[in-house]
Amino acid sequence: MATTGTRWLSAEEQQAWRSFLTATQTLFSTLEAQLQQCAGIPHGYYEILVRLSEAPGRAMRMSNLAEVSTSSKSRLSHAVARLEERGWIRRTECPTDRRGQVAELTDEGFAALAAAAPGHVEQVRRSLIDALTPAQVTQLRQISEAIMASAGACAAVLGEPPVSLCQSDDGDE
Amino acid sequence: MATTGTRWLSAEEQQAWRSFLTATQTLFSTLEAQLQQCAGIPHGYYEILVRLSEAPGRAMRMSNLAEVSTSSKSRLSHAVARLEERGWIRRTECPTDRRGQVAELTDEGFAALAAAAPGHVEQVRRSLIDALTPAQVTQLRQISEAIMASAGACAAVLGEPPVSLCQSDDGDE
DNA sequence: GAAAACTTGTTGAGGGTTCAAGTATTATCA
DNA sequence: TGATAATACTTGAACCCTCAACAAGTTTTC
Repeated sequence: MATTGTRWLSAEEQQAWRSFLTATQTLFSTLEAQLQQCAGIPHGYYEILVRLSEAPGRAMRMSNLAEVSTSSKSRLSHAVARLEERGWIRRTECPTDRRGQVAELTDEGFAALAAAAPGHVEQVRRSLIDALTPAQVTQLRQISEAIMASAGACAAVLGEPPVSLCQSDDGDE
Repeated sequence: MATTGTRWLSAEEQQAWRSFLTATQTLFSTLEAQLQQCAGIPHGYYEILVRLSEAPGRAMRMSNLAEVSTSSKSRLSHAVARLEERGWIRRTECPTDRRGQVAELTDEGFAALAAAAPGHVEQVRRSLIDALTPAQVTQLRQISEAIMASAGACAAVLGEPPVSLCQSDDGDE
């Protein structure tokens, strides 16, 4: 039963998947390049700054920040270290948990974000939003939410590791 | 007139953009992990193997291969070097252009691809296709095509560099 | 047909991410 | 309480990608 041949993609599905792949790849590399040029940071760092700027006190626990910025702890640790070198983020100890660290956006960091934001948003518009009809924007949100829901369900079913490992052919059925 | 304030994203647009961002990030990191686990290669390498496998003679000029696999020449060069070390690709000189190199998929490379494909496709199904309705799959293709068309148009208007640089506030209007 | 301009592909340095391992602290529980 | 497990975060190595610089071959131009 585990050897039910692979369910290959249909022509329709394959076309959708490949279009999606190249579209996202070019989109993200464009955004990445724009941010790198104008702000000198990768998009992932920008996202960290954004999340911090929206948090109360412009500060957040590291693990919390990792979660909302879709980042691993290790990645965030490295990233915050780099941003701290620039003086854009300050790390302080967490008062309620001695293991914890709180990342706080500095005024310089906020200023840098404020400077970078217009160019970035403009690019998001040009490369994505303005390329779509309002209806498509809505569809894209719904599709994205469906993907996230599915990923969440997957993780919930499989337990801790968010990634279902190889060859679990008979996992669901 | 150049200082028309930034056209920020509306609530709807922002929500769509952020959902899209986290959905794609988790999706791609899942696929990446799956491939890394099962085949020991990053997704970009997989794509190279796929394109080669579909080419006549399972061979392709480097620059052509770079184009269809959405890769820079440099990136492809590094990637092919790694894949050659594994014996999955062989590089030969191009008969019609002495500058050129032809990358050719070896039998080992094809076997490796054949071994990796089922698990990968299964994951694409689980994480993307099966999470969507058939109508959404179609929408996703259309949206992706719109994004690509816009990127193409952008590049065409701006000339060579595919990335519009910073602060071209008054570029369109 | 030679110089200039362009194309093809590679290389190495720099920087980002992942993975595995490690330290320190807190929670569990017997 | 004291042992064990779990959590929070960091670190270093390995790997991949980008960017700029380069070597080599081809095309263009006069």
